[in-house]
Amino acid sequence: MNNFGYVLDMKNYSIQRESILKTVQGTHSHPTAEWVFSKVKKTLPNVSLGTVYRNLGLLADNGKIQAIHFDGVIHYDGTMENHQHFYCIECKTIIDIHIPNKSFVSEVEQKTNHIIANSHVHMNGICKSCKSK
Amino acid sequence: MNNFGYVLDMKNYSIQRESILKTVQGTHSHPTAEWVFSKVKKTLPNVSLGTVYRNLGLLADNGKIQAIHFDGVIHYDGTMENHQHFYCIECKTIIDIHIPNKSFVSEVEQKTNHIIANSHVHMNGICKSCKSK
DNA sequence: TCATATTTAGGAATGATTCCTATTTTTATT
DNA sequence: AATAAAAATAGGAATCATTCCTAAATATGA
Repeated sequence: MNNFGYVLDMKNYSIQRESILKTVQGTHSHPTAEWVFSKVKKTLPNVSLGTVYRNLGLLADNGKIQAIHFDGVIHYDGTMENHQHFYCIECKTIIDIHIPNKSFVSEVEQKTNHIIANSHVHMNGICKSCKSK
Repeated sequence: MNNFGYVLDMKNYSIQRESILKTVQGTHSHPTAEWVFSKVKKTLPNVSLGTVYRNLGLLADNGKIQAIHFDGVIHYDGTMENHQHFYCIECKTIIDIHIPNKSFVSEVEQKTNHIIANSHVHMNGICKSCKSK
């Protein structure tokens, strides 16, 4: 058993995968594959973009990181705890919102009879600091 | 003034634009540009895909329809009233949820001091009818 | 009808992501 | 430590949704 406890297709350890995981976990900036690629390249200059994409996908599939789609681009998030996102249309920043939306989700489950596996609130607007300018 | 009351770049009437708007407004299936294209082509065989994309974008910018990003693909929604979306991972259907999430939004606004212009809840799970199989 | 502004058709270009394959690395076994 | 099988990688080609470009067509207002 490797030190990640991988399942499914992630059977072997690789330094690339470890670096990609650590890079996503080490930021709150909701990076794209391209950004992760540029970071990982600093310690592993020969890493390929395809490897970054493949591993980000695998890590998300295996519940190690989250994939969030923003305007047609995949962003990754190392925080697995359920939380929401606010996008500032002014400074183009994605801000984490750690406020639960549980009552809404259970209201929907109750009224619709669908099973909700996961949910995500995506908010757009003007952030606190842009507002005060 | 044309019969749509367009603003911004939508200055002139065109039969293509009208057909595209009516097509989106005439379904609850959250269509993609490609789907709208195939529908519009039935009455306007020479319509081009670029025209469909351009008009869907303009109509969304002008508040006539909504653009929703699902897994990196833009879907359009003719219902402008605020509502949420549930995606069934079994039958791959997008289902409208007409339950307001207002209290959550105002809680976030109050606690964070951001201005929330709009918000959207994206839920994934298994729908009622798939559940009962 | 005329002059101007707007829109279109058609196709090329873009950009994020996925796919392909020969080579390299990891792992399990001896 | 040597070896064979399995898994992962590098590098680049392919894909696919979307945007951009331009000459021709259409709509508008006078």
